[in-house]
Amino acid sequence: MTTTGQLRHDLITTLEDRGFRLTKPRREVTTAIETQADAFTAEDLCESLPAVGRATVYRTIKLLVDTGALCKLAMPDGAPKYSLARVGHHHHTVCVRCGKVSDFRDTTVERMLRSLAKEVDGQIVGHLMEVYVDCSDCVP
Amino acid sequence: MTTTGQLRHDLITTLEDRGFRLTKPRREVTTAIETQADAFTAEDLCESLPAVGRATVYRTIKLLVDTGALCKLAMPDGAPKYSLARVGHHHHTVCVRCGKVSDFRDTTVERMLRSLAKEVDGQIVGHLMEVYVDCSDCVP
DNA sequence: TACGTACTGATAATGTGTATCAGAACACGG
DNA sequence: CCGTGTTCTGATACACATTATCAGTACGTA
Repeated sequence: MTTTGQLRHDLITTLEDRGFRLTKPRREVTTAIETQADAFTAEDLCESLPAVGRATVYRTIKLLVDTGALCKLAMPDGAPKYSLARVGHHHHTVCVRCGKVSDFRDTTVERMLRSLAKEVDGQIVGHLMEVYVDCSDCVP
Repeated sequence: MTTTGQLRHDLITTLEDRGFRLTKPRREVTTAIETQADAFTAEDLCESLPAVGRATVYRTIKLLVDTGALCKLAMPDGAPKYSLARVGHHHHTVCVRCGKVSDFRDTTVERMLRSLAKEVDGQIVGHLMEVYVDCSDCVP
């Protein structure tokens, strides 16, 4: 009954649910994030929110990453980007030219990790995976 | 006709083949890398080579990464580590406690990427993948 | 051996993020 | 309301890894 668009309204509520206060700076940061067309860097946010202190922007981003509402994306080089986590666990393709991020949820990844679990030494406790692309807008 | 052990002697030759000079600092850096038991950080190298300037250590590492002789490993947090690239393309498991790195070469990864190539927008130009573990030494 | 270029290392600068801390905003009980 | 303790904020300083700068050095070649 809800669209993905609706889910985007939940950032500030997510913080409230975790017992954090709903302050004006946090509202501004979450709103700014929700209106981002695509993945963004922490510094992008700081620039679009001159009224909010840099430290607060970074702190709020960290809170949201910790709650799982935001994904931190490792870029081939440069600063990490962040994007809204629409689904529980997923991976991303990142265009190395324009930075556009798309989600994908490939069961093959999970299958691979399960088969890997049998052959590696120790317990798998996490993974990082980014797929870099030239998107069709950049390289038609 | 060559063993993996032999391959380790090729770092400085790799640089020579690319037209770089065989200088004393570069020899020292490559030798230090070759004697590393496991993955190391740039700062590790600097400490073990007090006679070589920090900038030169970083520059040499970058050269070796660019030639493909070294792999750059993204860590869950903290500085990236580097390890010798023994095989062409491979992935790593990294113990999040002791930092031990193991290689694996799982065809499932390649299969996954191939199937992914059909569904994503644009051309896949690269990927980053790290698997984090508690190794059996750290969590028996 | 001389010469031009590549390289080095000390240092400064950059970029990304975190620690500090005094003051402001908030929630809550009286 | 008002006080009170806690959380939060923002300015700033700091931390850390890495890169830029640049004068001086070493290299390899003619």
